[in-house]
Amino acid sequence: MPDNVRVRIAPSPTGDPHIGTLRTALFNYLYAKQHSGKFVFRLEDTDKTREVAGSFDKLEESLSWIGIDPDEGPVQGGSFGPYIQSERLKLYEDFARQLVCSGKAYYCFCTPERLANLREEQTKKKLPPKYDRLCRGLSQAQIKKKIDSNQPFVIRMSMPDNESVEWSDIIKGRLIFNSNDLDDQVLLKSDGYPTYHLASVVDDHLMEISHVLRGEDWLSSTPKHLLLYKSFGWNPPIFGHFPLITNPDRSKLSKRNNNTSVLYYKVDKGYHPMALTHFMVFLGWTPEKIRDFYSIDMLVQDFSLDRVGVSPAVFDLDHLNFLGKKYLSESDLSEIVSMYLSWINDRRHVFTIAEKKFIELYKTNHPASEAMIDVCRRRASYFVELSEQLKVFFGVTEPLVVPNDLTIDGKIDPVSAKKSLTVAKKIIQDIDLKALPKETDKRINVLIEIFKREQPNDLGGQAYLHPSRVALTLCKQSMNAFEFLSVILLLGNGKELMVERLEGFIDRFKS
RNA sequence: GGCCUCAUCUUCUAGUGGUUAGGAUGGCAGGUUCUCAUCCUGCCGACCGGGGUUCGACUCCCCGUGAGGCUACCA
Repeated sequence: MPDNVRVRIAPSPTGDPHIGTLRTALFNYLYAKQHSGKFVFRLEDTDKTREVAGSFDKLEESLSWIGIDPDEGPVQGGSFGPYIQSERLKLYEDFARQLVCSGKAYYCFCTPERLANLREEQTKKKLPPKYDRLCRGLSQAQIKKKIDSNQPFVIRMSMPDNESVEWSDIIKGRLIFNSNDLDDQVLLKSDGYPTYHLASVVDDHLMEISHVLRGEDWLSSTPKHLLLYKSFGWNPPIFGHFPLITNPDRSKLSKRNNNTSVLYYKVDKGYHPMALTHFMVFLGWTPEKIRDFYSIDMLVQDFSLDRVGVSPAVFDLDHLNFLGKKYLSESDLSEIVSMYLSWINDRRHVFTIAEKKFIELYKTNHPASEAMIDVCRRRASYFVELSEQLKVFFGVTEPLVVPNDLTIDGKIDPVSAKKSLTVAKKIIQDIDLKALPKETDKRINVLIEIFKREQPNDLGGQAYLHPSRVALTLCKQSMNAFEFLSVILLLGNGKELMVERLEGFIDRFKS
């Protein structure tokens, strides 16, 4: 077991936090915690042109939402800071120049136009697009002259010829590349910012990162990084590359087909954070023994890098929804209620009428409010769906077509339908509210028993229950009458309201 | 074009030379309190192809094929 494990997540602030970043963070975090190591958050803001304001806060929000807190980072601080790359510019420049001095890198004065033309020509000739090393042969005098005349330059890495670079990837196994296939990578850009390659190698070394665990899209960059370590004379960390998460069409997960923003799942949909976590972590990893539910602590306990797979995994929304429903309906009710409340009250959330009415009710401390959540969550994968279910309790439903909706367009004869309503009305009138159990499930069962007992012999299940359910809920398609009544009867005037509703519909059947 | 990676049911995957190829999801059918959902039961459903190696290959090797990633003064 490795000691002094230090791993990191190194996102760039270029927009909404990506779901893939989250999974990488998760794997890194789990690995760190399992080995009593440190999980470092480093912000890689070296591309000013792509930077999007507010990205960092969203990143932080996403991580803390699923319950992973960095040990070191821009917010937490730490003894290897600063953890924001734009605050470390001098460092990268010094190291880049050091490489120039030792002949491992060189100044390049080629203009973007020349580079673009070069690439175009090479592509036309079906050659691999690579820098032609024009500036590699510049003399000291030429370089000095160009610098003195303020010509913009970059610092490029001098790729060695025909050197084989190999490493044992902790996930993928032995990997070998040849330096001939590698370009003379830009290390320091003309604006003074480092590229990812330089910055991450320098920082990983300085921050004493023991394991670089990242997505497979970085695989082909690793030989460049290894060569950089060698140029500096540093010991490289252990590398590991996680398989990609893909769209249903097997391409790299992109916004085009899926929502890749973590906050979409948190804010726009309202998933249980552990549902998303559970889902993400199983994309590419399986434990020896699978549990029904996970907490972060359990994941820390069960996680192991050698059970991480090598093949890409499709992001399957059906499976997320399955887990969403599981976590919503089987977690502790009070936890779900407070989670739901804080989701509704998120400043970015637009209230629905039902949600407003629910909040009003909740504020009165009425027991029905918790019961509502309890019943609604059984048929919801995330909070938006839960809110949708909630509507039925506040009468914000689509208008009914009478009598067709009650009789399923005549499938149930009107006489039976009317009988259904009449029996239901009698049951509700006779019900002893005080005798109803406190617990929702028990209450539902009591109601089921009563309805069973009172079922007329000449009424089949559908004819007996369907018209009443529709009349009571004012909804063609909804939860069953028992679940509905178990909540609505808790309301002060619930019983009267229900009787009234049924009477109204019974009247419609008179003619 | 070049380099690299990957390949078991729809999907996530278990499986490390001998298994009726297992689980979950999904779909279908039936049952439970009507519809939807849950739950229960049952069913459907996979080793990309071709060569080797071997007594024996899903498993090891090679070649195809397919998919994907990278190939920027983006990360």
